[in-house]
Parts: sequence; C-alpha cells; structure tokens
Amino acid sequence: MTSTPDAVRAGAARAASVRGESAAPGRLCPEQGAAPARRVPKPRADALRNRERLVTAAREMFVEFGPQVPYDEIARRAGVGNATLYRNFPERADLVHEVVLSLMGRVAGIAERAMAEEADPFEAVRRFTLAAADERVGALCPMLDGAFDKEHPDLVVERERVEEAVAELVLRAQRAGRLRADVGVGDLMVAVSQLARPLPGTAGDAFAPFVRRHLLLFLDGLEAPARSELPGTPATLEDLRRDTCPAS
Amino acid sequence: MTSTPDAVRAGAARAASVRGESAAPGRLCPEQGAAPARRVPKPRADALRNRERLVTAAREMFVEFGPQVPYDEIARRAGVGNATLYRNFPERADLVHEVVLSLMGRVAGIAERAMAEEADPFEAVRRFTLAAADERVGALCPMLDGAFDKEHPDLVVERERVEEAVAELVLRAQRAGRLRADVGVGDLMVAVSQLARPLPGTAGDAFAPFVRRHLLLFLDGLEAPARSELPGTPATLEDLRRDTCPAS
DNA sequence: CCTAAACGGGGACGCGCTCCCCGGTTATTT
DNA sequence: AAATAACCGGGGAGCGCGTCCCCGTTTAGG
Repeated sequence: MTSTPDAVRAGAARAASVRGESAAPGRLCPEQGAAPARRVPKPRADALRNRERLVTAAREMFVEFGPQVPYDEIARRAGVGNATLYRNFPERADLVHEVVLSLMGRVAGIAERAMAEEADPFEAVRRFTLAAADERVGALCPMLDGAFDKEHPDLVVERERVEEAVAELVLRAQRAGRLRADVGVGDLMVAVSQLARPLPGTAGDAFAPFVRRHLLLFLDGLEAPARSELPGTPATLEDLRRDTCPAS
Repeated sequence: MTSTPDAVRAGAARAASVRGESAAPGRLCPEQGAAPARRVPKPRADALRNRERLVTAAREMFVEFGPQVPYDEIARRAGVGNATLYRNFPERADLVHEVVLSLMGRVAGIAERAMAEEADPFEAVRRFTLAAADERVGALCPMLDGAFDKEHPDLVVERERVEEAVAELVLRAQRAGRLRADVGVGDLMVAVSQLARPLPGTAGDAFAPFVRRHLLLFLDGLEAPARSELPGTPATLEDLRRDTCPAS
C-alpha cells in the first residue's frame, strides 16, 4: 500500500465536520498558514456528481421513510456503491446536515421570489405557503430529533435567511391589513410544516391535492379580519426553538 | 411440566387474532357446540388490570416515539415484566390494534358528546376538533404504515361509529350555514390529525398551546362564508382510505 | 498513455430487539 | 385457611439488520 487517499479523505471530512466547517470538496481551502504547501488535489468531476446525487437521493428517502432509512438504501437509490456514501458522509449527521441545508436554501429562495414577484402581500404569503409545501418542508419535522448540529455556521446562515424572508413576508401582509395581526412567523411555519408533513407509507403524492386544500383553508383562517380570538401570543421562531431544543 | 397455561393462552390469542375475533380475556365465550365442556378459567383480576395498563402505556409510548418503540420499553413503562406483554399481545399488530381501538372509542365519544351538548353546530365542530387533538388523534398517523389488520371487525365497527358521528357534526353545521359547504369529513379529520400530530423528540406538551392556535386558525378558515375557492372536491373518508391503503 | 484517485459490492462485526424459560408470587377455590 | 393452578418477573440466548471496511477494478485527468 503506497497511499490510501480514500481513508485520508474520509478522516479529513470527519475532522472538518467536527470543527464545524463545510466538508464539501471542490471548495479550495486556502493553505493553512505554516502548513507545508500540501497540494490539495482538485476533486474529480464524477465525484462531485455523485455527491450531488447522494444528497438528492437522501432528501427523497428522508421524505418518504424518515431520517432513519438504511444507508445502503440511499446509496442504491442514488445509483452508487455504499462506500461512496460513507466516504462523502462518514456519519449520518453529515448527511442530514447537507439535506437540511439544501432544503432551507430552496425555501429561502421561494420566500424571496414570492416577495419580489407578487403584488398583493397576502397573495405572496399564499404562494410561499403552497410552494414550500411542494418542497416538502414537512419532511424537516422528523429530523428535529436526530442528533445533528443545529448550530452549525452554514445552517445558522441559511436559517436566518429563511427567517428574515418569511418575517418580512408576514409583516408586509399585516401592514397591508390583509393578514390578521395576532399570528407570528412561527405560527405560519409550523402549521405549514405540519399540514404538509408526509404520511408514512404513502408513496408520497397521492395526498398532494388534499394537502393543497388544507393549506388553503388554513390560509383563509389567516386572512384579516380575524374571525376569532386566539389564546396565547403570536409564535416567534425563538419560541419554537426553545421548545424543540430544550438542551440548547 | 404438568400444564403450561401460559403457552396455551398465547397460542389461543394468536389463533383468535388471525380469525378476526377479539382476544380480550374476560369475555365468556359460549361453549363451542360439541366441544367437551372444557372449563374456561375465568381470568384473574390482576391480569386484566395489567392488560389495561399495557394498553395505556402503549398509547403513551406510541404517541411519543411512534409505533416502533421497543416492546420491553412499553412493559417497563407499564410497570410489568416483558413476558406479560408478550403473553397478552403475541405480536405487535395485536397491540397496535388495541390502542387504535381504544383511541377511536374515545374520539367517537367526544364527537357524540359535542353534538349532544353544544347548541351552536359550528361550536360543536370546534369543540370536537380541540378535544380530539387533546386525545392525540394525530398519533394515529404513524400507525397507518404498520401492518395491522385495518379490516378487523371490531375496528370497522368503531370506525363507522366515528365516521357517522363526525359526518353528522359536519352536516349539521353546514345546514345551519355556519360551515362552508365545500369541505368534507375527510378534510376535517386529516387536517386535525396532521396539525395535532406530535413532533418526535418533544416530550409532548410544550407545543400544546401552539397546536391550539393553529387548530383555531384552521377552524376560522372552515367557517362560512368561504373566503376562497378550493380546488378538487370535498374529501370523504373513502377518498382517504383509498389513498392510504392502495392494497385493500 | 500513465498515474492516482474514486468506485463498487461482498462480507464480517456488533448492536439491539425479540422471544423463551423457570423459579417465585398471588388470586381463587373448598 | 390451606391447596392449587394461573400468572408474573427478569435474565439471557438467538438472530436479523444495519454499519462499516477492504481490496480488486474502473475511470478521469495530465
């Protein structure tokens, strides 16, 4: 054995993950000061392709079967060997992290686009809600219990992007008098996630039309003027984080 | 070994379960025709107590951790040995069956009481919805995938009781012009289940106030007059069954 | 064309759940 | 109240399944 780059890469990935850095290859990391100019071999094209395929497959499998789905099955779905999966994501937390990150990015984009392109601010909320459901935000729920670093820098950045966009969305609609004033961002996010949450066992899409109906009904309840008086206070996202992650 | 009643009981339970009969002890089964008057030993009082404890513990554990929770943990929560659990419910399907049955009974009672005691028909819907959520109907969702006999006679009876009561509840509210006409029983049941569905990892009750808010918002959307036009058709319970159980 | 990194899949390890066995305990029976 | 039979409890063996690694082969890049 002259050199075992597989093992080296895997070890590096694990270490980077622990330090809270992104383990994604393809990102040229500047030489670390005194480190003796170790040539960072640029990753191969097919390697990146496979990595992307794995994340996509993982997202689909997580949505359908939850985050406990066997590693080997994910690899099979992605059309690669299981070793490739283990090389890229030495532990499950890494994979979950990547999937959550990708999903949040999509949702943030949706919110920003809805805000930019929709004239009526309540219509923007509606469009965001339905599109977010299509992205299966509900699949995030089962991942909350999984032990993955919720304070990872990359994740915090993306989360703040989502929060900011949706908060703005809500605020505009409320200022326009189209959205009732006694609801918060947290109310919207959680209810959407719950209503769009996939049922286990259903291949996935048989329910889509019903989910749409229920979201629209909920949105009707959100519209101003309020038809009833709500108990408690508008839920912020901090409220939710406090209740779901009592440890942090 | 002179006689092993434990094994006999377990075997009998398994057979009865397959035949679609209730395996509950305490129910005196009339002597089966030509069978030579085998004395059916009346079950002991503590045995029934333990059985009831097990069902209660199972319901709690299912709500909190899903129907895959380890058998031994359920026994521990119930404060009995694991053998007792295996004696009463030789396979997981039996236990799930019992829990679902118990839950459906409670929900049916809630619906009937709401209808009888509430003057305003929409208020009856609201009361039913909130009470059903308190009973954790949402916990039913994760059990849909589990392989348990959904056509078991006992279950069908209870299911029809629920359906009839809720359908009547909806119909009355619609006839009174208080509930929008373009929603069906299925819309109500599924949305409530989803909104009240417990999040994994949360010990359970931190979210209760938020769930209440979201249910009330949804109910506001349900109120007549309709604020938007819904796509598709009102969901009946048959629609849902067809989509969740494609095999049957 | 050559080199080295990445791939694939077969198989062993180990964990955790299931399930049973048997000595002790408790409710019923006369 | 004593006898008896059913029931209970918990410890441990069996085993299925997911995780993880090894190594011969393939493939991209120079």
